Amino acid sequence: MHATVDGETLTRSSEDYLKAIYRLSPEGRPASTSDIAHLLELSPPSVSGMVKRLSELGLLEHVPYKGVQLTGAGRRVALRMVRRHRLIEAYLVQFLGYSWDTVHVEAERLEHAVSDTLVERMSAALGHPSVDPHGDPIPDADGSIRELASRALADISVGQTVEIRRVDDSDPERLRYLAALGLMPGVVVTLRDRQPFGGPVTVETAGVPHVIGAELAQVVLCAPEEAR
Amino acid sequence: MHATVDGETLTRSSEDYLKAIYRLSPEGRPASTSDIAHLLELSPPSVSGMVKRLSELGLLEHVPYKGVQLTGAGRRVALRMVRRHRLIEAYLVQFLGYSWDTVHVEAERLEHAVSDTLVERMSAALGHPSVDPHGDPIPDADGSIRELASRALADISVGQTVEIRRVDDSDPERLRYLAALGLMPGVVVTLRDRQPFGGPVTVETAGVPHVIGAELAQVVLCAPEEAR
DNA sequence: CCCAAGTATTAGGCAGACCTAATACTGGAA
DNA sequence: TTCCAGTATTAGGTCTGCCTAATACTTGGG
Repeated sequence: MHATVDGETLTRSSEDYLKAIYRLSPEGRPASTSDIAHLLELSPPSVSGMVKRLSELGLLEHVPYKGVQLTGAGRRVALRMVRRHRLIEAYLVQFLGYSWDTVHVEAERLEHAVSDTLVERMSAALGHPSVDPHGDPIPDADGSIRELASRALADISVGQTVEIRRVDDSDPERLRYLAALGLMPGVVVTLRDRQPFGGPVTVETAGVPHVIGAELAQVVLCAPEEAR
Repeated sequence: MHATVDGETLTRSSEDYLKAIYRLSPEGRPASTSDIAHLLELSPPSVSGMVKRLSELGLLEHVPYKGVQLTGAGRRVALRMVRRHRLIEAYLVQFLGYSWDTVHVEAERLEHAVSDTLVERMSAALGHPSVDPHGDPIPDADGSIRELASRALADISVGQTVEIRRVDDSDPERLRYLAALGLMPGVVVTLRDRQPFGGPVTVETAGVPHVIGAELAQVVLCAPEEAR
């Protein structure tokens, strides 16, 4: 079922808005109407309208012409959706042969349809994982989430050996490319070279060197091998 | 994704209507507005309205004041939904610990959200089953469905031994009761006694006799052990 | 053969969720 | 400080999908 507020069922759309606003306000800073519109591929007036409805439901606070912030209740719903999304992704990859570049689209629809029971059973079948296939942390059922500290591959010193922890999942094409190179969470890489002025970096994994552009190196997040 | 007609996506509601009409017209006999309304728990005018839209899409034929029949396209959509529903049920029971009385509700929402790809992967994971946990046949991906011949437990002769093939899944309470008695598809039972005038029947399974009412015996369908 | 009961449809409304066009605000540059 | 560019909101419209109330069929019994 959908999330509820005072026993009222939220629509798929509402859930998507709350998730989008959560994504756009990492530190609780207000999100702008047009950013939301852009992310959800809707017109700004549509967003204004929905924002009004959602703030009447107490899910967010809206200061006209200023921006939108989630309330506690709104953030709970958003985190619930994030949890669902990431667990579904993990489940589909683990048990149904999905690749990490195709799983996002499927999860995007399923997250609105699964029950809490199903989500928890998938979590149990996976052994209650803490991250999804892209390394994104999965919030607890109670809504707590732990972002793990990491640095972009682009910022690692030459010679250092690190473990890939997380990869931006917004572009399937990019994910496919990274998978082909074997650059995915859990893989240990050593930085062999970095060209100046935003030039390419050379990383070595399993003895094989790969040269990747600076832009790509920016979305591959790493941490020292030991920390977990 | 949802079923499409000429590239147009059908809504969840449309899919539910088509499935309901399929259920209500076993031999292609027209279904009445009020039967549809009753099954979907909607008002008759709502049904009239939707019927109009769906017949404009070429999914069904409507003779006002007479009834509604699926077209070929409409039946294809309906069978696709039935396939999804039953495969989802089978998957959830097999892999995620669902019981056959709780699985229906979950499948009812998921059937609108899963992609064809996911359905086929679930089918493959199950070894392409031909029936769901209640013994209902699963249509092929191409839309062909084979109803297996069976007789109600209420109509078996005393002394005969048969295999349970299928159980009506519309009442979770009843399913739970039958499961408690061990009366489920695949189980072999021998009819020991039947009281006249719609009285109870006594069946024996694994050496244990159970007395069940005539109404219940009517929805438990059986076939000779060998046929499959 | 006509009428009442039952069933179906039309009329008219409402909420959600979207759109485009028009208007209102805000903040920075001249 | 005024104006303009950009951003946000309001106005007004559409479509889906539901509702209730009113009207129109159909049909079996008298």
